[in-house]
Amino acid sequence: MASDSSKVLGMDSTAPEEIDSEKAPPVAPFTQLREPPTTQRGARTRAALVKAARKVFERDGYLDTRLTDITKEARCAAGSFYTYFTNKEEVLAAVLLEAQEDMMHPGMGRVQGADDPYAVLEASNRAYLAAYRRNAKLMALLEQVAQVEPEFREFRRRRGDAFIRRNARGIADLQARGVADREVDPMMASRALSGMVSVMAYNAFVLSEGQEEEGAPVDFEELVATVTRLWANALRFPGHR
Amino acid sequence: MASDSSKVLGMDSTAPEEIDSEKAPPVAPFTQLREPPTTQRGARTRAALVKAARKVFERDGYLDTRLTDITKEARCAAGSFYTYFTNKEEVLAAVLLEAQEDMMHPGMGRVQGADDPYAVLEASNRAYLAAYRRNAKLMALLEQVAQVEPEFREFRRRRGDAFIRRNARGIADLQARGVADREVDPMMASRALSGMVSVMAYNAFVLSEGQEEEGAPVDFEELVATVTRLWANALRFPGHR
Amino acid sequence: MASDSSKVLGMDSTAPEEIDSEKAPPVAPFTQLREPPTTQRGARTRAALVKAARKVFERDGYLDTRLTDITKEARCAAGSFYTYFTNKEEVLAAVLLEAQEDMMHPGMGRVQGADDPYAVLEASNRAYLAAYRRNAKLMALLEQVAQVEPEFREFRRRRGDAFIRRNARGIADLQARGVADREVDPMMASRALSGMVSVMAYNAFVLSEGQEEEGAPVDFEELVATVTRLWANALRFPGHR
Amino acid sequence: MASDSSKVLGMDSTAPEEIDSEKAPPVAPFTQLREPPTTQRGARTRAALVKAARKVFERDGYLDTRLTDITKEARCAAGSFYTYFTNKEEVLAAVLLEAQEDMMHPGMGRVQGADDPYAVLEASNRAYLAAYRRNAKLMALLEQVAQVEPEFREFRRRRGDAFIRRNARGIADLQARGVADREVDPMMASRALSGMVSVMAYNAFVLSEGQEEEGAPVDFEELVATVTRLWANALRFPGHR
DNA sequence: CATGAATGAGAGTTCATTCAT
DNA sequence: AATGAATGAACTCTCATTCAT
Repeated sequence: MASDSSKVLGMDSTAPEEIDSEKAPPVAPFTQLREPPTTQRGARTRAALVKAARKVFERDGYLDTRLTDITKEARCAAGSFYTYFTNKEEVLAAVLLEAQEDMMHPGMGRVQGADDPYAVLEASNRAYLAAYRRNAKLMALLEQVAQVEPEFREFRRRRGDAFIRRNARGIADLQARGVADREVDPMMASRALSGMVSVMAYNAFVLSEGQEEEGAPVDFEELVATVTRLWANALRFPGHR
Repeated sequence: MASDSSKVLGMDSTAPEEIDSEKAPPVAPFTQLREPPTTQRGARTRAALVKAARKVFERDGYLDTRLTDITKEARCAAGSFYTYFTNKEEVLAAVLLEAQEDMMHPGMGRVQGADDPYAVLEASNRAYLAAYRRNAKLMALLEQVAQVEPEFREFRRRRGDAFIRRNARGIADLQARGVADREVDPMMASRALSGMVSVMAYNAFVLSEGQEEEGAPVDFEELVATVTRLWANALRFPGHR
Repeated sequence: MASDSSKVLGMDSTAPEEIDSEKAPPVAPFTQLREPPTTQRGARTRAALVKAARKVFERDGYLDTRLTDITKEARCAAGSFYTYFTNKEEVLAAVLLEAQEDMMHPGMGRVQGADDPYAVLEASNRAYLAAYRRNAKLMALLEQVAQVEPEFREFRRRRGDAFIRRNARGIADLQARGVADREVDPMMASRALSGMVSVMAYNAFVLSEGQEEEGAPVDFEELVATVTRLWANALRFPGHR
Repeated sequence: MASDSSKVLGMDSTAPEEIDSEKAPPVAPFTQLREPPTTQRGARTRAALVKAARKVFERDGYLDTRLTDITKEARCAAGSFYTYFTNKEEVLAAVLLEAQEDMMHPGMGRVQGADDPYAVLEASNRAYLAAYRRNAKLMALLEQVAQVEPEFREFRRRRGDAFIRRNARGIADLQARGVADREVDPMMASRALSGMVSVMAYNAFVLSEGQEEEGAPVDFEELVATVTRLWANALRFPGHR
């Protein structure tokens, strides 16, 4: 069965095609992209801008970032920004789009059949949490911007929804195999449990960041063990003491 | 046992004294409040400003609110604002402080002893979710501002922590009574499960707001039943079903 | 009978009520004016801005005028501009509105009955040309802005139309009295002859300005005599010479 | 006798040599032209730019036209513009120069001797108005740019002056032949009457453009008849009615 | 010659904060 | 205490012009 996901926190390891399985068309800043540069030089500048944008966004936050901070970081003129993007939203969309692959966890995908459900669940959670930790700054950024720009709230929602649906299918499978509590609605349970894992990830990797000295330096393996155990319990996996 | 809580979403039904039981000193905008007005007229103006601020914040969001929007709504001059507050943060602190009482759920508090744990849990969740729903706009505001102003991120964290600790004590009690799985760490479990409920509340009452026509019009009782069931399962309450 | 007018050059000596007799509603920048200042200080600042705007517009032209040129001239901060106007168009509208009275020629109005038509015509032309000369810089400004901003093109058109209609009535009267050629359509003739006078005025007072040393320093009385003579001839006033 | 002309509106049917008969040297953008392209390819590009410029200028107006709009329309790179022109003014000069021939009316020229003055005048006016109508968009452009660029104001003035002088000669001829009122100064009368016709043309073909549905769809023949009649009357042509 | 990305000065606009009345 | 006009720093975006390829 698959990993958890997040309606709230959105960024995850779902395979791209699943995300695209959404019916609704993608939102503005992701589609209204300007034409890609034709020359090599152009491609280099654009790449420099996206890279600089990610760095500055992650460092200063979306709102405190001035367009000139980005161009300064990319060592190009203020006006050059507008050759590739129309505004701050659009660079951010480019940053997120570019980071998508990196946000996918290796493989996992669909594990079926005779596999030990508990082991699969644990591996899935570990992969999700590892990916979250790797991209923690970007996740923090996405959370911030989702509070401020409707387009990105929508973006986050879609990613989360894809995850939730995937996990819901996994839960339904397990119910069919008699491994999971048939009393719970798969979709509702998926919402709750996927959300649980993403909140834990957010707290551990975003909020506790730089707070390690303050006591409990979140232990990664303990985190994996806890969420897996609770998830399994919540679905009433049998026989695991 | 007590209600759940939220590290992420913070606003909850914990009694005030528990929040204040934090060791760390309270944060700036909540303490550096100006002296309360001496005259009656002053008290009236200040109250009008706080009321107006809440209305405008909830309607337009923290960031899109200009100070003059607030004074206009309060029907007073722009300059008057500075008689009572030094900036936007400070009015917001006042708004939140004033709303605190209203955010508490009626009673519930500590249910002890021979009570049916499942029933207590359910009642607690219902109370929490009802309070969240009542103050959904304010919760949305707090989430937004926590992404933007460190002082309010801290405020949210404290409220969440108090909840989590309280729920952790409840879990430990249940473990002692043999009602809950002793394998899980009470604190970790509380973080996860409290977070789970708050995410569900956020999704249902903030994000889905105005989306009812789009299909799943979150059923309140179903929500209560689901989170309670998952929570009980996760802690392996015995014998139910 | 009344003076000439101009479809092209618009600004004229028509009495206000005649202009308002237009059916169509007045155009944007003239109506969407911000609320007038309540305090005396505000009134002073606004007046200073309008005065400064007129000066700078007349000196530098509409297009080359920067908002800061106006505020500098008015000795106030850049931001103060926006307390009273939303943009350059709006100050210009204020300037024109304020100048309207000044643009009216003393009286003249409807001269009726037994008066010598030629004398009336001449007095009327003299008054029109004098008013034009007095406000030459403003007329130049209006011509410029009419080429650039549709709202002011419309403004110019309305003023011109009012004049043309008035003169057309005068021509019709003269035809009825047997003083004017009945072959011409009063409206068409008014368009042509009113236009003729306004072009002469524009050439003499706007284009030839500062060119006096270059030879023909337009003689005012000669101008009056010429247009009056041509106008009278064109309508075939009887018996004169 | 010759056609009318326009001091204000300048573009007309005067023969080129008459324009050049001005004493003053021609103005900047018309002389400082870059060397013509040597290669065929260069000639093609230059021609494409001039053609594109005319199209875009007429469509968007001089001020709203960006250099890149022109190069885009000409399907060439932004930089190529500077191979042939130094700035916007210079392309416009090229556009106008290229259009000159097209602006001439077929023939007419000098009609002398025993011809019926009224018929000649009418034919001349018809030719002028037809040429104006054919090139209305360009005339509108010239009016606009004359308000904004001194060089083109001068250009317009010269064209108008040539016309006025030519018509003044015609009037003097008629006075000598006893056909026209000797009281009027030929030059002044020419200014007034030439201006009259050009204003009518401007109103009919530029300002009323696209306004036909709004009522009076300027009838071309009526226009010709009116201005001819008024012109003839103004000069007191004998015998006709 | 052609290309099209890079440049950067400059304009408009917003709004928190101050302060004279 | 209340008022509301005044302030000016800060930021975004445009586009003519240059220049390396």
